[in-house]
Amino acid sequence: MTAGRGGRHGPPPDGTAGFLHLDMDAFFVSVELRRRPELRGTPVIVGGEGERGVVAAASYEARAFGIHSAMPSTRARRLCPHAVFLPGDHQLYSEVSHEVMAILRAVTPLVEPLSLDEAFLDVRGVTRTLGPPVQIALELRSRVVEEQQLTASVGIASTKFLAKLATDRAKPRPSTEGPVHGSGVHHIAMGEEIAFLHPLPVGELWGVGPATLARLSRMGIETVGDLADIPESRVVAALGVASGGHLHRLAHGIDERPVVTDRPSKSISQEETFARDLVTVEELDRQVVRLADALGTRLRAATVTARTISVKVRFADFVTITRSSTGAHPVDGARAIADVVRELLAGVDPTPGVRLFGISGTGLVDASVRQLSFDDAPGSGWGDADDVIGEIRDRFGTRAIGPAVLAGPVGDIDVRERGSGQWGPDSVT
DNA sequence: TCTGGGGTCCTTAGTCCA
DNA sequence: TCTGTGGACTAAGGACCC
Repeated sequence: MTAGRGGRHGPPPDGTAGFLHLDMDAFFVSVELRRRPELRGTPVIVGGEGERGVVAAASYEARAFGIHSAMPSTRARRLCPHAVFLPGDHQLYSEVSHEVMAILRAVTPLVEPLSLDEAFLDVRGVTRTLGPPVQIALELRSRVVEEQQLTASVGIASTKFLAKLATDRAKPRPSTEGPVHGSGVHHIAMGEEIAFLHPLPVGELWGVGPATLARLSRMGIETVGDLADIPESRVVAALGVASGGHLHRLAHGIDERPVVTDRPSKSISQEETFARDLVTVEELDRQVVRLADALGTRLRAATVTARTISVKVRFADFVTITRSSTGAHPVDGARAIADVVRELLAGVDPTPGVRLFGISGTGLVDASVRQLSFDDAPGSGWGDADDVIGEIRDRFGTRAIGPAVLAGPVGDIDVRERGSGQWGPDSVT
């Protein structure tokens, strides 16, 4: 379901804007601090602590040392040797996220989750009953604090992307004297959009990353205003029709994207960076079996099948290749996925060292409408076996059963819980 | 200082077909 | 029959986001 493009509700009559962007403050860390209150006020990092791990989230005390998310953990450790590393608990963050989203949906059904800790809301239809957007934002913040003991920042504007930029202005700031409280809510009033937008560095636009920033910089474009001032045709020539046109419109404050409440997944993927590079076909094949098993489990849990299976191999020198194959019948079984993956890997030589291997399913089809294939024939074995494996794991846990090839010398089965390797391998084994 | 995992979207190029 | 065109689809890679 989607909101109208502005026609159905229109802006609130009081000159305020109707889109909210809510972003939880240091979400993963804040959730951890609820159960580790003794760590409040100290540098805390959630992420992988191993040599190839990265920072998933950092407390504002840690950020004062220059630590930020996606930074290699080894560097974070150098910047702040006394920081406390926590491994992260994706399951818990997901549960808390659901509870926060429920608070938002109590205000309006027009909620678009962007990630576990962020969402857009379209409140244009509820201002008559709940008051102006600023009042709604303040109310949301206090409900999140009361019910979850977590803080959030909220941006309000006439479009989604401006609301997101506004949230940045509302955020706490790290400093060497400790976190500086933000305003919590920042409102870009109707008519003030351009004055807010044009002085900003162009890199703050949503969709301008390092590569685009470098291209724009070569064109002499430093601010959003610079981008707005040049003809759209020049931006399109430099960045392509879709990106160029989109960014040029954003620079003029134009963003007609509605809040989309229900976005079906387009792909499901499972990948892993190894603590030690794989160098033999046998080692790689063990990972094929393991990841195919994991991907199949997730596809079936989502009741979808994948028309296209892709593999991704990152070598020790960071050269990354992808291979994909679209089959006549969509698949969701571990064996069928592994068969496709092995075909795709037929010409891939792991001996230079494989640091990352991943597989993904795209072209997702509702499993209930898939066509019957050989594997689905009654009693053919594998479809039934996957179902039984699923039931056993539901009852006894993920590690209770798995492919025999993964069983170690003591019968331990190397099937990781989803998310256990979320932020990199723990250590070299 | 080497650079995770899970996603989305875009571009380019090739193929098939009407 | 030959050539051109354009859409749909597939594949590979890149950029970006949290």
